Amino acid sequence: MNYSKQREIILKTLRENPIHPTADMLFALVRNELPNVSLATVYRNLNQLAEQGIIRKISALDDKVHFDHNLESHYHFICIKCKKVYDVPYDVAPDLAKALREHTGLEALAADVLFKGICNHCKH
Amino acid sequence: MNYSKQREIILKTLRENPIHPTADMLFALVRNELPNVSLATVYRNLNQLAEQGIIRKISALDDKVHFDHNLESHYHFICIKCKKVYDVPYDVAPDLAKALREHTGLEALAADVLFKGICNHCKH
DNA sequence: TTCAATAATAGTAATCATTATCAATTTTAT
DNA sequence: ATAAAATTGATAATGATTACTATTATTGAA
Repeated sequence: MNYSKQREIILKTLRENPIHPTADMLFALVRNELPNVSLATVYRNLNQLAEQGIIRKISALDDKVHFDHNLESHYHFICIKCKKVYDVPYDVAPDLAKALREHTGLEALAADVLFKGICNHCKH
Repeated sequence: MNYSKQREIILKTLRENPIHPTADMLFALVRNELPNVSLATVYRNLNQLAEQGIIRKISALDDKVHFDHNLESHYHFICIKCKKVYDVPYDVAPDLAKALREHTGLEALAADVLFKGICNHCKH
């Protein structure tokens, strides 16, 4: 993977906007700094960064893929009204892989938890 | 929701094929019984049945949406090699909504868990 | 530094799952 | 039996993502 200014800025932008953005949200943000950047470049680099384990892809929130700069183990809560994605600490459901192994014998490489509900902000 | 033969057969086919099929997998299966059924009809009915709570939609397995006839609380394991989806019993991670509430104050309407790994069948 | 090989980019076309549209058919309640 | 409402099949449209391609940038060696 060679250096590219586009990739650097895409990664920086994701880290500065820890709102679990989608590719097109990042595209809009990155365009402020790189007006000629291409949407394809944003997708290409996000996928590369995720493959290298530098960022994480989150699926199943809604229909789009979101991206997460936070590599620590944690889960997510999506508000079904405002669609905002909140981090949920790992302690809410620790050792899921171990529980899976003990119950089923299956070995998990990853365990994702997704909560859906209405956030406190949207409740009023 | 009026009766329709198509919907009846789509539901029956899903129940007889508890392999968490996608819409196009079901389309292929249903065509054996209803050669003129339309793919749009399959999508329309699966969405209606899911809205009524008669079946469940599963996202985030891969890029397609899968359907599940099993309404009991349970989770899923997808094999990253063969893409088969296995059921994981609820006991592996019970009371997640309660844990979420106690840790964060958020109220979850749903809690999905998805494990990824290599199934025992693909390990050899 | 120069230069050829390799990788990345912008722009855009293509893909693929899903949804929308609509005229024709089926269901349902009277 | 029949009119209103729901459903269907066929297909067009949509929207997110990926593929393609000519051009530009990066890299490592001479």
